[in-house]
Amino acid sequence: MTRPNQAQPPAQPSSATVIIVDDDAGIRASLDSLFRSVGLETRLFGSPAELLGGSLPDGPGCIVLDVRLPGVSGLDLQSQLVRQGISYPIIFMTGHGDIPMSVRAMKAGAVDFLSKPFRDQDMLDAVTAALERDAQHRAEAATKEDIRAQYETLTAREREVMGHVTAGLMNKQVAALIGLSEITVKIHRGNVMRKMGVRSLADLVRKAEALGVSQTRRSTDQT
Amino acid sequence: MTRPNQAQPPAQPSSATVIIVDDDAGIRASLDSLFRSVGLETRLFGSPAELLGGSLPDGPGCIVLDVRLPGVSGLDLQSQLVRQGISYPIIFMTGHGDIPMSVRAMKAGAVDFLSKPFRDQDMLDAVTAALERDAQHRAEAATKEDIRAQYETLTAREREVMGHVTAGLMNKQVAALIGLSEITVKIHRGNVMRKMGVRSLADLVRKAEALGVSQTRRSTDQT
DNA sequence: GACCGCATCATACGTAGGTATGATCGCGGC
DNA sequence: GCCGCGATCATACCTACGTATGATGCGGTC
Repeated sequence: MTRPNQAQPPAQPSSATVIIVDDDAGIRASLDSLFRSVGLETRLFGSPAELLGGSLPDGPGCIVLDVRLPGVSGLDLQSQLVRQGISYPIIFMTGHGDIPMSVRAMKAGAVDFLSKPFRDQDMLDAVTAALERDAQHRAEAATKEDIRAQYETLTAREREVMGHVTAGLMNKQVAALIGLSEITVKIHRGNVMRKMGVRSLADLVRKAEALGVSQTRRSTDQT
Repeated sequence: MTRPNQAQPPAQPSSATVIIVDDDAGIRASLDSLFRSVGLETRLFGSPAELLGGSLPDGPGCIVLDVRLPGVSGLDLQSQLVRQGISYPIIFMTGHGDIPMSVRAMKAGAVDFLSKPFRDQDMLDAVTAALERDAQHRAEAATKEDIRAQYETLTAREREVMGHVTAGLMNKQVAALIGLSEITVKIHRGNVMRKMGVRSLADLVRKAEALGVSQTRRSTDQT
């Protein structure tokens, strides 16, 4: 259960962090200086192991990753990060890449795939796109997390009632369905509205949709 | 205004159509026979012009496209088709492609990007993925189109009321907002429910969300 | 054992939603 | 000019929703 994100004002205008993973110290250094020159923070890693072992920032950012890395390949690292729920957008670099490799990376959700040598501007454009994608993703995740935090304050019964109510059932139908009196359903329903921080059923339905919780999915549709 | 799709049973188990665009007649022929061997229908074109001039099937399908084509390039054709609202998933082939080309194609939504020569199985796998994506897209589009068709039977006033109601306003609030009596709002609201084919407000809210119509987006949220 | 949160239900009251009946008005078409 | 449709509103009635008050019971915790 997290604190509501929506209330947090933009504390620091902290620019984003670019996580650089490359085994070539020269490349690391030049990317580092490139990104710092445009006001971005950086974190440098020489291998996937370092990255996975080290602490990642939890602010906005993206990863710039060489495909050919000691130990795990960049593509494997990509899927590994996805599995671990680390969702920084990834930009790949490669010195000796081929088309299948780039296609595989893009299919797996990479933002871009640049061949070395690349123009600084191309890298900056890619990073800009990646940070935009990250910001978008963070905004959605924050909203959803707020809703989930509210949902978690509900008791089991309240969640059950919420599911049926947002599916469009009347209080009496819910009552019959789960073997309660209507008045009890009304009480649970009232609690749900209060705990979920909504005043209208419409808003509750939207939050339920965001959570993916609606019991009866039968189509009342009959044109 | 289209007829509701949801009522249509799967009439024919008609397999999908693969649209092949390549200037090499030999390639066209061998792809044609490959796809037919697995029960797919085909349409052959030697150039983008032919494709844009000819009539496209409107059933499920996908496009297999050479990047290097007489006239327009495959990538240009891709964006052209997107602009025209033709949304068949695209698989690219190329004899002399490079990484930037493949990345650009994938960014623009291509399903796959195969280098010639490719293995038949790789092409078939790509087509399978493309047809899956197309089916998914079609299902969503059909559902949305049904809802839009219902929405278009609404009068201007009814749409206005629907927008406010699905935003969570009470009848009397809607009435005050647009200068009507509450009873009139109720009548419009009833008409909306009937015409939209829903019995509960919850279902109406979901359809409104699918359409993107909700007037007041103020946050009644106050945890 | 006392306390608390959760769940359950009854009664009661006030508000909101929904529909039927009937009526008026304006606009565009035949 | 008549008709149909949409829009408007009134009265009336019924159902649904929401909450307050009060009460009981159960399973944990301090």
